[in-house]
Amino acid sequence: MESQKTYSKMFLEIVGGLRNLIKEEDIKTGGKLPSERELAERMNVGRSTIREALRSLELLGLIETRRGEGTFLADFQKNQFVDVLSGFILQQPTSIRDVRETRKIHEISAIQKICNCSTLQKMPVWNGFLLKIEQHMCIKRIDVIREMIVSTGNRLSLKIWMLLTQYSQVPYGVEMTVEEKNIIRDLLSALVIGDEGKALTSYFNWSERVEGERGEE
Amino acid sequence: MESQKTYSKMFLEIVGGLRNLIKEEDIKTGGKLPSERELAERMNVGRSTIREALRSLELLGLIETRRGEGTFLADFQKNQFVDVLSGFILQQPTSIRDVRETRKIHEISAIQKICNCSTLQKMPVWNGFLLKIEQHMCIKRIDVIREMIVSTGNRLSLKIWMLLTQYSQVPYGVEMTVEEKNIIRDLLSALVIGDEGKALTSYFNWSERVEGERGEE
DNA sequence: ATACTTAAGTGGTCTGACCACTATTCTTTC
DNA sequence: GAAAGAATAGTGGTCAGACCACTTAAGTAT
Repeated sequence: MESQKTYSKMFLEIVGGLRNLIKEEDIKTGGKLPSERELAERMNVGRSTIREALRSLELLGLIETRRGEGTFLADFQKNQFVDVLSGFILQQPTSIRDVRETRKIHEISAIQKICNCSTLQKMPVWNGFLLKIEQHMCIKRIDVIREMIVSTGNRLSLKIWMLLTQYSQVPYGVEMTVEEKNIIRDLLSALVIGDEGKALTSYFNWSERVEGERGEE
Repeated sequence: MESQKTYSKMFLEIVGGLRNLIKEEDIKTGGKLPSERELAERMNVGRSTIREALRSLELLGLIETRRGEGTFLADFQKNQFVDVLSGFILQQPTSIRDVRETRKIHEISAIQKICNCSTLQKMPVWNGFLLKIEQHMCIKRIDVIREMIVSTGNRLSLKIWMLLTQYSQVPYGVEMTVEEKNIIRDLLSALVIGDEGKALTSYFNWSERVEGERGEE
């Protein structure tokens, strides 16, 4: 906490420091945190830095602030999801492998759901993608997958997936190559006729190719 | 934006304001946002307030800041994305339906993984459960499912599942009835021989029965 | 034309100062 | 003595100004 050496992202260290503080002082759900001024003094940083960290946690729903009263640990049940996910966001020890695998769980699930629901298969967006591929237009990797998860209508799954995507260190934001488009075309073609087996085969094929690009582990 | 009336949570309005700004000015992925000082002036608030909002979005991964350069829209997709995320940010209650469905996504995924991995099929815990059923011993619903997810070794998936379970209002903590045990026995029997189809059929059968108990929606 | 220096712009942080609100304490009053 | 009201201290909310470190671009000297 006393590192303070113009380290870029000091407020992120404060976020971590707050986690420790909550743990060490055993602050329970609904319990009160030290005041901003006290935190600033204890951590040897300015109050504004403390506030930036607190505001971030507030937006995540982890804490609750009441003017004139103080800052409190947020309601338990209500924000558990965010808590877990933010735990990973805060670089806690979780292997990239788990993050990746969990992301894929949600992707596969979406494919399966679409293949077993004729309403979802008929959505125009799939043929839209196929058309784009036909015309060699630009499509990013993330676009197709995201649209699949969006189509399932499960917003929670979507939220989790989005968070996982940004931390799985897979180059999802780039455009697809010609080879990839061919695979995705197969995937979409299988999708619209509900051929789950073929769709998943294409997915795994594509997934391996994408992950292979940056073979770090 | 000019409301500014000591309204508690001004920085939340800024978050919303930024979303509009991104949309209206059509700032693309990777595009540059106005500087903090300019934003402060345009929105008639102090720079520190702007920073609190920006830092929140940064922790969420929505934006990326580079000292000396500026603030950029993170590697995400357009307005659609920001809309969805900001929806959650604003504490929208996630529907029970989504929680349930997401929980099942993880459960199904675990079953599929076990059925496709002979190492997992050979784990003694499955026969242990079968033995307990045979001897009419007490087994809680949650025990079997949890063990399946534990066995996959994906700790992140396990954590998410545990939270969802706690939140999905399904009576997982109670003991299984005789009928349920029969279904679970089928499930486990299929599991240990890798019969994914049968295992899933049993799972869905069991799942419907359990959820039907408290037919709220 | 190239290399170096300078300046401007930007995020990162700190300080101090108010404001608005809450809870506590201390009066005043009965 | 007890209750009602007033002053006080503590807290989050916000702002303004000042540095610092870094990046980029413009300007200068070679």
